[in-house]
Amino acid sequence: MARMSGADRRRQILEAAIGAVLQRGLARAATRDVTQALGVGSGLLHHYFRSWGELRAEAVRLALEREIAELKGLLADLPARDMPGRIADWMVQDADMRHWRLWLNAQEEAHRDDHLAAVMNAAMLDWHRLMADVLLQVDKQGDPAIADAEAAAWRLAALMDGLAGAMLVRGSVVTPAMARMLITAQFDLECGHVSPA
Amino acid sequence: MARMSGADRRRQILEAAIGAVLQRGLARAATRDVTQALGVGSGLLHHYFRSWGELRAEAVRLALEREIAELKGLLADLPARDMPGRIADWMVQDADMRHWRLWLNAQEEAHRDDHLAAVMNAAMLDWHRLMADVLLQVDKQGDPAIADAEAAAWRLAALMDGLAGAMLVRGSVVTPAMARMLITAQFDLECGHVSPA
DNA sequence: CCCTTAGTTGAACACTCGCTCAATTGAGCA
DNA sequence: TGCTCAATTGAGCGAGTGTTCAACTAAGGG
Repeated sequence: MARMSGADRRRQILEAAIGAVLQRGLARAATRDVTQALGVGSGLLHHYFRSWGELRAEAVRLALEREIAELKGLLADLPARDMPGRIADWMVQDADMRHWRLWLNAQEEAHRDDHLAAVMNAAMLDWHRLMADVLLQVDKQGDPAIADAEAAAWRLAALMDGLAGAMLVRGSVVTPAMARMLITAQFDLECGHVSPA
Repeated sequence: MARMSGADRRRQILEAAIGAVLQRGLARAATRDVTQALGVGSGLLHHYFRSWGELRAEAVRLALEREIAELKGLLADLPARDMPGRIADWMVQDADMRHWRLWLNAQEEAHRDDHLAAVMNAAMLDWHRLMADVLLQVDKQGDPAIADAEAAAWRLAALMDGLAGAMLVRGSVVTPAMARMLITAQFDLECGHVSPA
């Protein structure tokens, strides 16, 4: 393959690793998936990354940071009352759940892998913060009703994780439409608008 | 190893497989973990199970059925108003989260493995039914306030999954105590007792 | 033009994996 | 006692794993 600058090659390897991990799962993705996709010698990876575990973790970090940034972008300049619906839409947007497969996979793997644990803790905090900010903005619109936005954000984040996990199972009875409804209902519950006044 | 009846050996193998899967994770657990734990030849597994994938899935089914049965047992003969607390206690009872590690691991793996998908769909339905029944009993005590117990049960089940996933990550900021609080709060939300009257 | 430097190669190594199959063992019945 | 059949063995196969390292190659500055 054509020779590249170190920085460019590094980025390219990370992109390929994201693809491999997305397609085969963290446990099954292998160095060869990356080198073959790039048409590159097997030794090249170790010139840029100490080990496969480290590369894998960096790929996950990059992918998750992008996802959160993407959602943040979608919410910017949106009236607060539209945010819950937009978040729910975003969650169920693609049928094969690329976003969530990686998230859940990494979370599961993170208790056996220190690199991933660090990445996931950071991602969880970011995710929680985003939810808390949204809740505060939504709440400010109606009658402020949220006693503990931090707790509400944890519940919301956990709910979405759990629903994603359920949707992921082949042939699951939990459908995207159901998940969408359950999420927006949770926003209503948290904001005390059980039956809209 | 001493010779056993087919049925006994089968059970013994399943138990050992549960142990292996719990310790190493579904993706990394291997036939050799089982045969070595039992001090048994490598060919014996395939005399009782078509493949490692099938054995693995049956082990998961057995383990999950036991867990749900265990919780059901704990809730029997308990006043309805104590059930949410008991469920929350049960969820965070053991520090290493044996219950949930297997659950989340299997759920994650279930979209790449048909055997596991069938097992997990059944387990999810059982789990949802248990939550729905509890909600109905709790609700009957106070002022009936739950509009849609089925939906509420899905939210509760998903919330617990998501919290378990968050707790599992090494060094997570989500602690057992937090999870306990968040779950009981969700019960209150669902039953419309946001601020106890 | 050479020559340093950094990108790149791929055979080789020492594993681990699930699975097969001919051979062996032992329990229980006739 | 002999016989039958199920339980059990384990070496071996082909495929896959991450990682190493001596060798090679192409830029780019001098």
